[in-house]
Amino acid sequence: MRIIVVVYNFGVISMRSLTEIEQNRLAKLERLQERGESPFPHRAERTHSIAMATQYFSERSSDKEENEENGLEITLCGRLRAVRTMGKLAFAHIEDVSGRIQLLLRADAIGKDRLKQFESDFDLGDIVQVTGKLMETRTGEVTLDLSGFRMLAKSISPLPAAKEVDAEGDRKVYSAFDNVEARYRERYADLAINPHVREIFRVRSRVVSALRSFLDKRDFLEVETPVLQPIYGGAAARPFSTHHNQLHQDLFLRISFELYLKRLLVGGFERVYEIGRDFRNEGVSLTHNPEFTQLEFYWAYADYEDVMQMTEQMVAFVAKKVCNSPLVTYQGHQLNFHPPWRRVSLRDALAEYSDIDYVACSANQLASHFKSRGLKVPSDATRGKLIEMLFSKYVEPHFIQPTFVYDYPRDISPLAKTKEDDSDTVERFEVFVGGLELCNAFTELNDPIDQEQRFLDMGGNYDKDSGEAHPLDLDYLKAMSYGMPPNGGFGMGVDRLVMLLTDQSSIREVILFPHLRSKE
RNA sequence: GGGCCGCUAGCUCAAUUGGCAGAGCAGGGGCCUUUUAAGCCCUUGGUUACAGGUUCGAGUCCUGUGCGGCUCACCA
Repeated sequence: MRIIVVVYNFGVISMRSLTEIEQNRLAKLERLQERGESPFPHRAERTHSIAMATQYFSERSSDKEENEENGLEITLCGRLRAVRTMGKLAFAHIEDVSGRIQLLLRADAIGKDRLKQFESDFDLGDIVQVTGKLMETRTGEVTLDLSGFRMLAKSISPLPAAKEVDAEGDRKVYSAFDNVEARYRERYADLAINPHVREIFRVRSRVVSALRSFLDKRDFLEVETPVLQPIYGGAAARPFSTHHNQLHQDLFLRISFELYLKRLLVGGFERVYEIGRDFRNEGVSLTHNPEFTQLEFYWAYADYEDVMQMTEQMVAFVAKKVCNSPLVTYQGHQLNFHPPWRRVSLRDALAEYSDIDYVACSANQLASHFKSRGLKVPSDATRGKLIEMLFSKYVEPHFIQPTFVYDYPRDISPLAKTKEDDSDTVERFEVFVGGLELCNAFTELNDPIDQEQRFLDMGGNYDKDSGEAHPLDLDYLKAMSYGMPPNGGFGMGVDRLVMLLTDQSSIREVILFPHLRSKE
């Protein structure tokens, strides 16, 4: 590699170091121009997608001769993925979004010079337009016998070279582009050459659309609430902060939608949902990305039992819609989303897997359980926090099949309503699948007096914990003071649902452009 | 943030105990009318992530930095 200045038509387009391959390709680009062929024409023509073309061919007369004699000329577009030159003929493959097809270039059809131009000036990765008639080769592969071709977009940088071939359903890949960092940094290249990566994002799109159709059918109204918020809330997480210059106002990127969506219940909407992005300024892991997609819905006159039922129906609906079955393979396990799902109280779950019955334990006794198990006791954790930590350590990993865990300690659930007969416990559930926490939901607290007290209690904890006061959302309390219908609320990590339905163990594999540390 | 592991050609990977930095694909030049990882002949391509150190000699050993992966912590 060396630093050179490339002069292209009107001026300098690049001063970065170009590889030898890139320099070669720029030379090819110039040869195209010298012949009057634009390397980047304004418009393309296309009569069929590749999938339509092959389908059309196979549905026509089975008489091969007839087919080839009377076949229509069709024009396809796509990326050049393979070239095999053989003297006076050449084979190639192009790929579009619908599939790939073989091309045949014959000197006696297009001319010796034209074939030579193809061989010398067209590269893997070029976007091309090709015209010809469909035929079958000796081996029975549907092939476009070209009468013409043209460049649509010259590829200057070589795509990471993955050689691949479809052989009887087996897709063999040679020199796969599978360096994880490189794939994320150049996701466009990853998508361009790894069809299984494209498929993940097709599934992701179908998941979101299935969620919408499920909720829309049940009269939920899709809404959009502020991403930039003067006060953040609805979850316990550190926010990203930003600033509005003209208003001289500090703002936060939302960490949840909850408080705004419930304001809408005060406003008279009875069923609302939002699918959007949350931002949490915290650790990155296999299951955490700083920005992630969340579904939240709020349902007036329902409680957490109703929400549990709807949750299992909704997720099973999505699985069936997207994977054609409520049975899904995830990391070697067969998950069954068919309702009803197992339900177990947090108390019973913890007793089952750790032999600790927390109802009988004070915070101090819980702390001694920590010590006897060799765990560090956080200095200022509440009793509820200790219970939750024991749960995530001893219980969570056991829940492979979708499982509702219900009834949580009050002091870690400031927005949930307590049980009628137990003021230390709230009507809350979480869903665990494949070892992941997928959903969090509760019978929502709608008593503004109780809510204010909870905020104040939490504020105290946050003061001790981080030195930062937890924001008290007075406007939210005001909204609730007008009268909020009793309701059930629900939140789900959409990225995690996509992980489950695409058998991915890393959240980054289901996010198109996952967050990466900046390079240099 | 801590621990462990990794970083070699455009891509995927080798390189014995510290002893000439290599292969396949991609690229370039040829031959080739049914190939499909086409084949055959020839061939270009390297600041071994970066900066130091030890050594006659470092891809290899040591220190630091960057980035990544895994993991722990954090994350109601």
